[in-house]
Amino acid sequence: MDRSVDNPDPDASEVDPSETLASHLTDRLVQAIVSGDLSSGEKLSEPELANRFGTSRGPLREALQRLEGMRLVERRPRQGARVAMVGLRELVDLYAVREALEGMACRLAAGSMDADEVRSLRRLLVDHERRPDVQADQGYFQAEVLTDFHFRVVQASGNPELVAMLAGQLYHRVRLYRYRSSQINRRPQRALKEHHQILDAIESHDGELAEILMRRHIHAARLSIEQQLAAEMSR
Amino acid sequence: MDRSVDNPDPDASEVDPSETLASHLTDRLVQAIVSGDLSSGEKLSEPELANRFGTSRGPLREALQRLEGMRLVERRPRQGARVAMVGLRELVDLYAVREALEGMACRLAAGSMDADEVRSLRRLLVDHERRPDVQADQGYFQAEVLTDFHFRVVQASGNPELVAMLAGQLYHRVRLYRYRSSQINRRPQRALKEHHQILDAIESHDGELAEILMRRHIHAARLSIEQQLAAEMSR
DNA sequence: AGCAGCGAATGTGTCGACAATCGGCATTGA
DNA sequence: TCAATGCCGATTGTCGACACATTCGCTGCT
Repeated sequence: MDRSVDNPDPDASEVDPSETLASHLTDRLVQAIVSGDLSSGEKLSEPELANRFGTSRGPLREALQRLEGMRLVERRPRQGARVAMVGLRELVDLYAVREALEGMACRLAAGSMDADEVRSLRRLLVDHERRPDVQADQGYFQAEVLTDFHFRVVQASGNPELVAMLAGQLYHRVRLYRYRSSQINRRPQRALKEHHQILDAIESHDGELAEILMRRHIHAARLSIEQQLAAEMSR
Repeated sequence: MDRSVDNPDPDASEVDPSETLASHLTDRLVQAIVSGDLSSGEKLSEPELANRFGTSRGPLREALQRLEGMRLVERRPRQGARVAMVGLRELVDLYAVREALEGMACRLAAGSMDADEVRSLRRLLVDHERRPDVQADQGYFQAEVLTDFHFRVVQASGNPELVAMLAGQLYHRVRLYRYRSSQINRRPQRALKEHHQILDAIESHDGELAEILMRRHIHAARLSIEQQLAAEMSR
């Protein structure tokens, strides 16, 4: 079915001994899941995955445990693990949480980012503008571009607990939603403009405005998803 | 040192076969950590813990993995696991996140709780009032009482992602802070009164007010912690 | 006396094996 | 023909063992 991870560890020869096998496996599983190699809801057989990645079941189980912690897979006792399913409904809930959390992050970032950091972020946005997919206003990787900016802002909040919550859990789960083709990222150029506005507010240390803009930014995306969900429901 | 979990599984005779050994271990470890049997920053030796709980290292490692997911322990490759340390600084950050998240939860709950649920919650508050420790305005278990109410509100939000984020991560971590004796819960009666006010707003489906009250409620606690932190810093 | 280097012991990461359990299939009975 | 039951293979949960890394304690040197 998929050739990328078929034969026993073709590239595992270059494993970093400083990191443990289980953590390496975790990364590869995350990659496989968000890229769709392991499709949503698919049952994950431990023996199969184990020799697909060329390890024993021990580290694999640890990796699965971590994925469960990220809520990328769901395990049920004596029934094995399945890739978590994130549909439109879950995505709406996720975006509602994002709205609250990233709004807060944005306010904090406005209070603590210095000129250098702002400049660096501005450069990032300019880079994004130049991307061909964005120029065509039909971004395929726009989801990554989006979270790229958002992630930086979140990090700049200076609240490690907040960062852990978003980067360690929520973002992973958002990435699980696979059918991005539609409404959500239909307007990368508009999103990019909003990013600039947000950064403007941050630059002028206007936390209140920055939060409002960020919330509105995410809220718009959420509304778009909700419409899509409503359309799907009535169908 | 501690007698509670010394001899090899005295009470493990009544293990529920429907749940796995690892998950049972997880619960017991959480209990041991938040109760202080395993003190903050303490190194967790796998072999020692394994036969202390009467299992092998396999399930224990899985339990540790889960605890790491909850951010109750920190593991470093080839160096073992330590109980996570949550000091005043982390607690402040945690409360900042709580403010955003529970404020949101409260607004949602106001929109979706029906009369029965409100009644049930009201009963809970009345029960709380009757507790001797609360009556003495010197609540020892006030932290539990507090999260009790908060947890119910969060659940009533109807947003499973939000619930998972708070109940699955943040609350566990908040419970890690051990030195609660001071400012934070010095005024259980006041907190209780605020709970009633919040519930009033929820009852009248005033989401906006409910959110404001909840945020203020948590914000007050956070300020209290911050003062304590400032005092500690200058000391 | 303090510190560097070395060896032992403990501990972590990983593996293979075994038992209990679950899902699917065929058989049997109505 | 359909439903219930028993059986079989496959998978999960758990265990013990081994190799390497890390750490601690000791010895000897400066």
